Amino acid sequence: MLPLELIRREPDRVRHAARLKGETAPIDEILTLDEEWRAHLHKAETIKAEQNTLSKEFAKTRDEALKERLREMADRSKAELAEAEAVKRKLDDLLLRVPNLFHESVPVGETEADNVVLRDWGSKVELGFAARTHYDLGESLGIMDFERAARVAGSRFAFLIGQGALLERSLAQFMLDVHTREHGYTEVWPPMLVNSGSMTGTAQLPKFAADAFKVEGQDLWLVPTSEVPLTNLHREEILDADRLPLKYTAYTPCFRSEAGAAGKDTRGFIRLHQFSKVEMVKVTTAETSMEEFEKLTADAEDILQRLGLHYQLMAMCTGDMGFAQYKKYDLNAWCPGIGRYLEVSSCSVFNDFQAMRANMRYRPARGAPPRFVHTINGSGLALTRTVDAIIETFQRADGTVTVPEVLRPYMGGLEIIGGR
RNA sequence: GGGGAGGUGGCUGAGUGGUCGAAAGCACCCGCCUGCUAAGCGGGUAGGGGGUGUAAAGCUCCCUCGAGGGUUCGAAUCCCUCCCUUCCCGCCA
Repeated sequence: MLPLELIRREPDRVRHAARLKGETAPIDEILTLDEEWRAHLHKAETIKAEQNTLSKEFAKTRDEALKERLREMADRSKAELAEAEAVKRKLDDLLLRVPNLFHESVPVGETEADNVVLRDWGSKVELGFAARTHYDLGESLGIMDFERAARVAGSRFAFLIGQGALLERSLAQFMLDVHTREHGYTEVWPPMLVNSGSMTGTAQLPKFAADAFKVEGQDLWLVPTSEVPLTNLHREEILDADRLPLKYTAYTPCFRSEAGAAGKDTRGFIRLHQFSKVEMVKVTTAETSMEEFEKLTADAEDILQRLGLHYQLMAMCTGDMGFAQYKKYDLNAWCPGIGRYLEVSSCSVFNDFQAMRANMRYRPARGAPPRFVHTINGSGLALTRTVDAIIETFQRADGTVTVPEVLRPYMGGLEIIGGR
């Protein structure tokens, strides 16, 4: 969230940023409630201060008239405080609904069409025959099954079977190995259900509850991304500066209701209620966050390059960026079968937006007051869609698929999926 | 799931109604002392918020001893609910 102080001082700046992001921000209500809150609080504290002084006096004098007066003061200060707290609760809820600002380098725009290609690595593969889709190939190879998944779970679920499941697992292991051994991340096995506090910390709540799955009757949510447990790992902590930046990576399933995506991407292994992802999260300082964000993006790109997949690095425009992000890049991998680029990674820097929500701070130096950390995350990569890109890019005329060399050691030396 | 114990500052840990945001120790920081180090001596070191300062500093007040509520003029301390930790039993991948 944004500091209340900033909204007080520069409401127009916040309004403007929200507008360009295509979001709404209840700034006027916030300003009104802010004044109300402080008025009540001030009154409550004034009474309380006098009360505290007189109470000490009573301890000595045991004067009954004073006791009566104190009793009455206690009632008044409590009532005032309750009033202040009620207003503050409303205020806090609204604050959680104010979108983040954005970095000056973010292109201003409204839709996907206004995003900017920053890098274009490799080129569209020349197959020399008509490209088939991953779901067509997957089904005929017997490594993907959507029909049975629909029966077992419902639409937007899938089975990976045999070498398909092996491919997914090998990809996960390959990515984790690269990130931990070469990029300096610490592997984490996080909780895959989290509470509302964590969901609020990373800004899935309160605005986007409809996008996630909640466990019935309990304060537990299925993680929509391991960004949630990883970023919240140090929630409510004051970290030592010399520990930063923290770099975590995790391989987890992700669960999303896809509530707003009815009718979109219904075919194939693209938009599922459950997919898996290797995630990277960094916790750092204001001074280094933009640089660490670029590096994290490069870590994701490295995976695509090693796999030999053509991709584009897109700078998201203000309107396509999202509520919480300060700056965001997407990595889109080319899929010749479906004939379009699929988002296989999304890397974002949040500044202190998440840190304020999660109350995550660090101490710059001994004795210095704590400051909010900056958080960064990105997929490195989304496994399901990477599977798609691999199948479509490395398909062969006979419907089998060449395994990228870097994955072969993880697949028992397998060179061709569906080969014999 | 049943029963017991417990949650206090960076850590250990005292504190059962006011003199307690909190003893003592450790750790850390700043001085002094010492040829250096260690020891010793003195001082300092929680977080959040309001008011007042252009801002920082400062001054001042309020809140916080797992969370929330209650009793009381007054709560770390008494009562209730919840959460978490831990031990024993049961169950279990």
